[in-house]
Amino acid sequence: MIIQIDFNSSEAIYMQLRNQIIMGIATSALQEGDTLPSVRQMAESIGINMHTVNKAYALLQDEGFLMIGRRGTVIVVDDDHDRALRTLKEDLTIALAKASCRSVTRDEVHALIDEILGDYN
Amino acid sequence: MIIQIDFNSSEAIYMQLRNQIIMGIATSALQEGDTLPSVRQMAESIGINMHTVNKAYALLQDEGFLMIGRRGTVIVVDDDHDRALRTLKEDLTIALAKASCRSVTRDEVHALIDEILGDYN
DNA sequence: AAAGATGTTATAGTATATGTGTAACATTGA
DNA sequence: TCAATGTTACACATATACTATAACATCTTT
Repeated sequence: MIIQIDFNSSEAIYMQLRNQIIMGIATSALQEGDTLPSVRQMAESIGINMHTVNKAYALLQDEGFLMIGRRGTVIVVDDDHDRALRTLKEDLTIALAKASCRSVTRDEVHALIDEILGDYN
Repeated sequence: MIIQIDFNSSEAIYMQLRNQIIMGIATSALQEGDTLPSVRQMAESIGINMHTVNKAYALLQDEGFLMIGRRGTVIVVDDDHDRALRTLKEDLTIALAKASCRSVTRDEVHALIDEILGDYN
């Protein structure tokens, strides 16, 4: 799993790391049961502080994407389907409002969804 | 246009204000040509500082939802369709990755899209 | 002409968020 | 025993968010 951090980005480092791990799971680069490097190893390999990695891991655990134990940090995706749908709806609300203001059609959104989802699995 | 700010939220006040104005446009509570209260009036009416309102207005202008002039702040939605689609794709990427990890199906996403879009226009 | 409202800019202060550095602890595995 | 693990605790620096006050030029209204 290759992590690439943009230190000039306004996006927080721990968020960039979180997002890339989520993308890794979505694209099957990371699979259920796979282990992530320890916080110290990951921090070393990408040149950031241990605590920053810890923050990303803790967030991913809260969000239900992995389990942190002393035997390692393992990808375990939570299967709470209702939670997934609720989270998705929250994430989509403003994004779709912006698009709707600008006359993006229902069909265009559906096409874009299919295009993006095609990159996953 | 009634604005409701949650001061206990972790979301920045200027972002809550921005989002509610976008939602107002999406639901036609605000229409093209409508004017928003001046930064001082808006700040007064919701009990926050002038600069916080100014930040939200400036952001909305950058994003192409209104025009700020000395005659007032007017709703003018930018019609750059490509920009709208590019922004939407960026907004959807991580949200859909999270959903995809959790086995949310293509059809479920489409249904959710239709449900949300139904509240707009 | 005078007064008031507008957006804008400047300065300053406080609080929170982010990232780093160092250290220590208990637990686990080699 | 030794090394690596997650975790916690400080401390420090910087950036962001919000507030407060003031001033400015421009415009509208009186």
